[in-house]
Amino acid sequence: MEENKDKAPRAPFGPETTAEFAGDTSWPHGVDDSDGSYFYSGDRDRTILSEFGWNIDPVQMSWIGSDVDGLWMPVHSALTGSVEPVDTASVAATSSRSNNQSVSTSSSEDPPEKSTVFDEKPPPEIPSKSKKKEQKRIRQPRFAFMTKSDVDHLEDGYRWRKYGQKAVKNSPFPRSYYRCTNSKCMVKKRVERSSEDPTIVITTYEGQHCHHTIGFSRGGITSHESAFSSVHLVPTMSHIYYPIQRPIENNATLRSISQACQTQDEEAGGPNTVMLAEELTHPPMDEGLLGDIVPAGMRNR
DNA sequence: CGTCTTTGACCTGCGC
DNA sequence: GCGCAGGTCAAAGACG
Repeated sequence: MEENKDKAPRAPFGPETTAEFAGDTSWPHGVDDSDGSYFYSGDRDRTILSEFGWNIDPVQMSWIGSDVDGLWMPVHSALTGSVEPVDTASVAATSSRSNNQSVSTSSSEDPPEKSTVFDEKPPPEIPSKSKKKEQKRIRQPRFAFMTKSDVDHLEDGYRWRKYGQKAVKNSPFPRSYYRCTNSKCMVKKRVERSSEDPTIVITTYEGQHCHHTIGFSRGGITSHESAFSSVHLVPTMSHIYYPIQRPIENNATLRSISQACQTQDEEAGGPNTVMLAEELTHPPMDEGLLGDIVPAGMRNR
């Protein structure tokens, strides 16, 4: 819970974003061996971004926070507002908890809280109990972002069904749980307000959509830029940092996810045009798990 | 009538 | 083992 503050990767904020995110600004560029994660910036941004299908100039992006199989990905500055540092006191607690309890699979392992460096592959042997858990819940890639908004549920082009709401400890604001209405899509989303700044909405997406947004189908929008504009994502970010853990493996994981989604599309007889890049372009930004997503520096403010 | 929200109960994992 | 907190389920009601 609270320990997470100390163990979580530190904010990869550069000079430009230091003020923006306040708090701990010591997240270094380069390697951070302490937790097996390392961060890239500069020229490698573009390379890595393109690796994951983001055709966006890193320099134009604001790092917010996300996690894909322990991978930190850039998240777009959100839909309607400016990106703010996440108040993650409560969220961190949430995430640390959920991180620990949800059994990771090859497709989702959070940054190890201990110094444990990621293994090349998922644990080959899983205790029966854990195995059971794994069957129950598989961690999906997560993306989180914050927006300043009066409305909790931001329009992102997808349809969501609310399936739960819980009071959050140490926060006067409840957390809402949403699921994508697409029966084949397992993407979930959590929405809550920052306890410190009620104007900030913290949204966390978990999983990746294996279908187009409802708003895209008619226009046949396929490009990233179009997608962004359709969901009002603002590609006016100032900087991007993203610590990456085992990028190769993670990339493979993403591809497998993408393939899985494509398979679903095929089975559904729908268009089989969902590409990894596209999925990542309008990412299922996931939050509640912000604890693992948001760097320590963003938590303690 | 179908879809969505609300909300209390239940389940699960973790810390003590 | 117990209590706490997060996450999910599902029945009931609201809404268009």
